[in-house]
Amino acid sequence: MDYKATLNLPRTDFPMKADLPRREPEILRRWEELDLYGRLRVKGLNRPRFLLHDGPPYANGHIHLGHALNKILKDIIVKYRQMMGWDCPFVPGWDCHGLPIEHQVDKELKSQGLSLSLVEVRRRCRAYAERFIDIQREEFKRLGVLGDWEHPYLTMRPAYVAAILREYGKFFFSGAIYRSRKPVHWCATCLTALAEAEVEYEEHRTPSIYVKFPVLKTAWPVVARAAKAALVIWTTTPWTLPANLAIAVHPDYDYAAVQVGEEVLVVAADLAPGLLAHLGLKGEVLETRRGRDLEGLLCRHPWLERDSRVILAEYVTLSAGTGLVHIAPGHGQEDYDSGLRYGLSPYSPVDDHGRFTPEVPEFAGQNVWEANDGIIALLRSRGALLKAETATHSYPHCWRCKEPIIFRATEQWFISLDKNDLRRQALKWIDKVTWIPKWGRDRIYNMVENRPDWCISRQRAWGVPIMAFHCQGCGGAFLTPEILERLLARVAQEGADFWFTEEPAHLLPPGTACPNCGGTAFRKETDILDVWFDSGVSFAGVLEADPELGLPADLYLEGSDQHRGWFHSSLLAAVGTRGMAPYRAVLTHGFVVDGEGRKMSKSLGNVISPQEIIAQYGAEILRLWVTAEDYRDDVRLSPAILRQLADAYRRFRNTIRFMLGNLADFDPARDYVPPAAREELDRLALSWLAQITDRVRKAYLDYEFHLVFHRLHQFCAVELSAIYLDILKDRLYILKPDSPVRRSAQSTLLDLLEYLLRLLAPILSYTAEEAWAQLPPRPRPESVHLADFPAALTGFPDEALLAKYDFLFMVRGEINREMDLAKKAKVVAAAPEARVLLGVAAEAAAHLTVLQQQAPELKTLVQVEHLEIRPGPLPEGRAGVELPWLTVRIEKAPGEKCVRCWYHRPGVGEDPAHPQLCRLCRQVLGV
RNA sequence: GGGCCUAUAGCUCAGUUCCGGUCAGAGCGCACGCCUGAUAAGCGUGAGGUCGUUGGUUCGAUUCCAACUAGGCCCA
Repeated sequence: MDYKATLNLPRTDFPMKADLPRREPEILRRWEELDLYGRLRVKGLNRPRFLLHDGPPYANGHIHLGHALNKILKDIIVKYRQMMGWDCPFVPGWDCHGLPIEHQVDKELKSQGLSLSLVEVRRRCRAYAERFIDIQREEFKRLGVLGDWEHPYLTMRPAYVAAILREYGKFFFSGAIYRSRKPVHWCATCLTALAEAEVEYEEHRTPSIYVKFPVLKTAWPVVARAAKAALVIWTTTPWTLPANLAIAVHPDYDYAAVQVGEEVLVVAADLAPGLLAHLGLKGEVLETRRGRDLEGLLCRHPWLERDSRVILAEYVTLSAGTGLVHIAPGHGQEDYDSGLRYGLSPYSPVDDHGRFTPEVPEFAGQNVWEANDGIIALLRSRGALLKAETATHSYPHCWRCKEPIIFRATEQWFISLDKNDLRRQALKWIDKVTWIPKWGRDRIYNMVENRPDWCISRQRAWGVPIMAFHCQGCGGAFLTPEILERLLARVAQEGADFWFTEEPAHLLPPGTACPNCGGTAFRKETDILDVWFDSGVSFAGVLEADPELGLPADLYLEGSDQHRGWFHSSLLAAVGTRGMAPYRAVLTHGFVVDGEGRKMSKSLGNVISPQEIIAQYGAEILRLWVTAEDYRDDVRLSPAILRQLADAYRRFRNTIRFMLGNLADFDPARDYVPPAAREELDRLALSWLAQITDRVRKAYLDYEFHLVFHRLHQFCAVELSAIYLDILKDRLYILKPDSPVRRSAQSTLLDLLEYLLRLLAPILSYTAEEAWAQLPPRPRPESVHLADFPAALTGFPDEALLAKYDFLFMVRGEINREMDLAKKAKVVAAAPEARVLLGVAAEAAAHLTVLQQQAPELKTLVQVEHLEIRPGPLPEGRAGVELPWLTVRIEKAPGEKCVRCWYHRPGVGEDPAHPQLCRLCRQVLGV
């Protein structure tokens, strides 16, 4: 007879093979049909709000793993907070303006030989952004990220643009905005400023000259005493010499005064010998001095009626030149920074076409490149030239016309960090914000403390125009609240395109006069705003604008690069306009790197895309990855790590599947046994469940998701699969279906599942949902995401029970060790066929009593029918490893094996009708 | 070059955090077995680490300090 059919084996429709790439989209559809996000909003009414404000990704390209990491982390937080009782609206957004898109559009237009109007370019940029917003939206949704995807915020929407300009106006009217010159990359052919990304470096031949700056005044005696003394600089851009305002030395390098004929020349001491030889000079070092002691030394410009002062700069190197650097603050970034430090103006007497202005009478009107020769000749005639040669080196060129570019100071707009105390207030607010991890505080603090004023202007087309007017009469820029509001009324309706086409007379109210000089002729500002200003005011454009949201946000969550980016601009903008930080807490994650910890790059060929992972493994594996790794550091991903995660996923899935399978005949309404009335082992499992629930809740709240993963994974693998579920099989399979003891087990399985699925839902959102639908029917929300997070069951954990079993599991460990040897020696094939003999040494008499009392529990734990405990060591037994007072021996159990339950239990062979069954099995079958 | 960060078994992580001395752990993977009534599953046992390197403080450091190396982010 086939007794196997009489067992209660697991049955379930929950498949072992997940087939996630196919199944996930189905679940996604179910959520949409259910309007899960809308249902959550209803559920959240009257709950305390937890606001995670989405930082807008740039609407360009497909999403990469960094996006996936970021959005999944946000999704986990939104989901667990919602399940824990908060109301968590999540409004995703996109950053739409800016150079990368404009650059792409420019490239397309260029390849088509098109030259379009600004408004037409902007229209194409808008279409480009929209295209990628749609692409990214689908990709984010596919990750399982829940949010208001139908109503995201876009920084290019008219209402948002109006919000940007309103915040700009607040700065403007507070007097924090000023205009000043700052060097930018400039193409004199295309007549445009270039961003760093539009600059290509190519080999270029330039002059290379050594120039003397005569010393006027110094406290260095050997130099002061000399009849003639000069500092020697080296430059490859002679044309910047008319704008020279200083000479930089390194504070820690030594500089030598070298007697050369009648003259004393100053150069870096380490370079002196080589330089003299190169210049064809003979000389003798008189004395050396530290660079820092030269600060303030005064020189004369080689031909202009102007002084040039020695300043200190850390960026001076000895790798080329003389160790003394010619500084033209209007023609170089470092020069400019030094200029700011020393109060030098960014002087730049060069016009848009790259020609000298009349400020340089000798070369006025000449193109700077052509003027190089004249300048060299002038230096020679002045006796200031030590040597002129040519050099080839890497030099920036325009991406568009391929001509060499120049660095030139142009008028820019700035937000002052010190006007209105912005810097100090921002620093104060940094200390009121919770930074996770806490070193984030130091990082942003140092940046804000040391950063220069915020340059908010860009000479581009795709962005929010800086709305201001320039008086043709006095040249002053002006804007009034009335004028701005008038403009904003239009912007909010139609966007800002009109600014680019309409004349000032149409934009200004009739009769407008310059508040400064009364002039009535105006010019529009043509610059646009830095995109960091766009996203930096999202607290106004999104949080304040939506009554469902609000300011401040509870959390901003982005990669650690955003200490410089969005966290930074948002802080300055909010402190500057609201006098507060826009966030209560800021959480940062690291970057995605490969299995060796190296950054992913096309050149290294180690890039993995989320799309290929989703296609091969499913989004669930990506979510598991985000959870398993400690995101505070860099996050590694490699094919091997993915395989490991897939293994971990299978463990979760099979554990769930097994439990579901054993609930096939379970009707909660009819069969559920209250926890207190259950078998002891079931109550032990509930104690474990209570512990894990507690720990997992805490790990979620502490944002330590990797602990959530590890604890739940271990719980499934060890406490459930290896111990509880394994032991439970006998009870579940062998007994009568409606045996109270079996119902006790099933009730526990249901509890375990309902808890486990909810604890997993923020992470394995798809799988938890799939399994939730397979649970035995009982009143519960239609989606696991609509359920509340479980709290520990009352009465659990049972500490006494846990302590009792701690000891029993140690004994079980010793038995298992011996059982393994017994199986290998073919004494038994499986535990139910074994008889376990335990000997307890005389000195451990207390253990003997306990063991004898708890022998039934121990039998259950090691799944044997025959267990004997004897005083004194067993002569043929083996001593325990961890319990040396214990000796263990495994023998073949007496009697025959029952073919149904596989135990050597009494009664086999008694009944001629069922000679292969034990008494228990015959009882169960009623024969 | 500067600011901030990271470095524990093959992999992912605990832990030693503010008081340095049962803190060298877990899971996975791997190896060797068992089972075939979770079966492209399940169970048992076992082998793996001088806690990045080098110094210093200390009776004693993986844990404190410094330097270095490697890697990451942001600047320059």
